Amino acid sequence: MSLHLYDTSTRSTREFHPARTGTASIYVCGATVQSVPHIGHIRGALNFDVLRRWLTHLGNDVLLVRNVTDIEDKVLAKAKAAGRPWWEWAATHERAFETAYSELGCLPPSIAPRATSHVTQMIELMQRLIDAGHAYAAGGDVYFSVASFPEYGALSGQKLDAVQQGESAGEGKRDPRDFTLWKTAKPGEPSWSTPWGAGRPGWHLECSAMATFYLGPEFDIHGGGMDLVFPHHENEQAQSRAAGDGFARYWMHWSWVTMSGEKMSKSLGNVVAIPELLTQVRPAELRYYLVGPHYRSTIEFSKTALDEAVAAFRRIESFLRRVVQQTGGVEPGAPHPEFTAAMDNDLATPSALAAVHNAVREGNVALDSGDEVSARAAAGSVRAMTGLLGVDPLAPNWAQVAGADSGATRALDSLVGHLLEERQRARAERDFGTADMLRDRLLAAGITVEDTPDGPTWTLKDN
RNA sequence: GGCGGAGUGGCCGAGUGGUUUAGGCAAGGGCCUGCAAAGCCCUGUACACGGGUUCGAUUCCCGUCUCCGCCUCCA
Repeated sequence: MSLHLYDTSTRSTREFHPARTGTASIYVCGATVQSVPHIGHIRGALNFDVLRRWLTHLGNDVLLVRNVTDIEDKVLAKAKAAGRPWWEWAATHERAFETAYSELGCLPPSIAPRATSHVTQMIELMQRLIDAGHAYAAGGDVYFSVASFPEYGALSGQKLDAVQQGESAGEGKRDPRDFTLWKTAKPGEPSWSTPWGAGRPGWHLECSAMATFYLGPEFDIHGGGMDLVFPHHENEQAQSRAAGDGFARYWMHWSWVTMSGEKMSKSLGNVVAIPELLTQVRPAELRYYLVGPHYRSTIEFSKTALDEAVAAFRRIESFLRRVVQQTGGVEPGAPHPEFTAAMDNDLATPSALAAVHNAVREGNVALDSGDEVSARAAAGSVRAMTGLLGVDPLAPNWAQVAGADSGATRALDSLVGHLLEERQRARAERDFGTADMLRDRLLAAGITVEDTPDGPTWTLKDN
C-alpha cells in the first residue's frame, strides 16, 4: 500500500501523489506568537513533524514551511497591556515556541517565515486580485470580494448564503461577508506603506503570500488545526485561486487537545503549558503521549492518561536498555511491515505503536531465551519505528536535553558500581540483609537496582 | 439556523460486516527471582439507545439521546 492521506477538501482519504515525484512541499500554519505555547499548539507541530519524517522515510525530499504570525490584533493588544514594544512581545513568544518545538524533538522546518517580512509578497498578491476583479480597496482597507469567486466555500463545505455575518464589518465593505486582506493603519499602530495606504496585513493574506513565495503557486500539503478550516483556510484558498494559483493539493487538519471536554484555550483558562508539564514528565514521554492518538482524534488531557503513556514509553525504553546493556549498542534497522502499513494509512500512529509494542514483546522473549541475534534485530526495528515517530528513547536529542553523559554521570557510575560489587559479594554469601540494605540505600538516593542473569543494573529513578 | 466530529471492555485508545488478537495501563492467576524489579504466559468477552438492510452489524442506512467543534480571534 502506498501513502494515503485524509484530505479535508474532499472529505476522503486519497492516495498521495506529490506534484513532483520525489519531493513533498508542505506549508503548515504555525503559531500566532501572542502568548506561550500550550500542549494543543505543540500537538499540531508534532503531527506534522511525524508526517515530515514519514515522507522523508518514503524517499521524498521534503520542504516544510511553518509560518510565524507576528503581527495581529492580539499581539498588539497584549504588548500594549504589558507596556512592551509589539515586536519584542512577538519575538519573545516566538522563542518560547521554538524552545518547545525543539525540546519535544521537532526537526527544524526548512524555514519559519514571519508575516512582517513578507509585506512585499502580500502587496503583489493584492494587486493581482484587484486587477482580476476579486478584491477592492476602500479607504485604506483592502477586501476580498467573496461573491466574485463562485468556488468560495468549497474547502469547508460552507454555503455562502448560510454563512453568518462574518468578520466585523468594516466601513467600506461592499458585502458583509467579504474578508479583509489589508487593514488601514490606526494611530499608534505599526504600519507598512502600500499603493492603497499605510496599514498592516489581515490574517489570511500572509499565508497565501508566503506559501506561494517559498513553495510556488501550487504545492502539495497545507495543514493546520481543525479550527482553521473556516474561515482561515477557506479564505486562503479563495484568494490564491482567484489570483490564478493552484495552491494546496491536499489539506490536512489535526484535532484538539481538550480539558474537561472543552477545547483548550486561553480565554477559558484551561491551558497546560509546556514548561510546567516538563517538570513532571520527560520531553520524550510527553511527545509519546501527544503523538500516540490519531492526529484527527481529540485528546482529552488527563494526568492518568499521561501517566499511562509514560508507562508505555518506558516499556519500550527499558527493552532497548536491556538489549544494549546485555549485547552492546544497537543502530536503527528497518520498520516492520505492519508499522509501514499503519503509517501509510493516513498516519495511523495507534496501530503503528501497536506494531512497536509487538516488536518489543518479541524482543523481550528473544532476550529471555538468550537469542541475542533476534533480540538485537527487534531492538533495531524498534529504534527505527520509534525514530520515525520521533520517540526513539535512544535518540541523541533526548540525552542532550537530559544532560546525560557528563562527568557527573561517570562519577556516579563508579560509585554505584562499587556499592553493587559489595552487594554482589553479600548475595554470594547469602547475606541478604546486607544486600537489601545496600539496595534500599541506593533507592533512597534515587537509584533503582535490578538483578538480571548478567548481573545487577541500575537506573536513575526519573524525576 | 448552516456545516462537521464523537459516544468501544476498570481506564486510555485503534479497528472491522462474520470465521483471529488491536496496543498500552490497571486487576487477578502463573513462570522466573534469595526477595524484589523487569520480562514472559494465561484470564476478563466491550462497542450510547431504538428501528431497518443482511444468512449475519459494534462496523452499512434511518431516527433518538448525549457531548464537542466551526460559522468572530483561535492549533
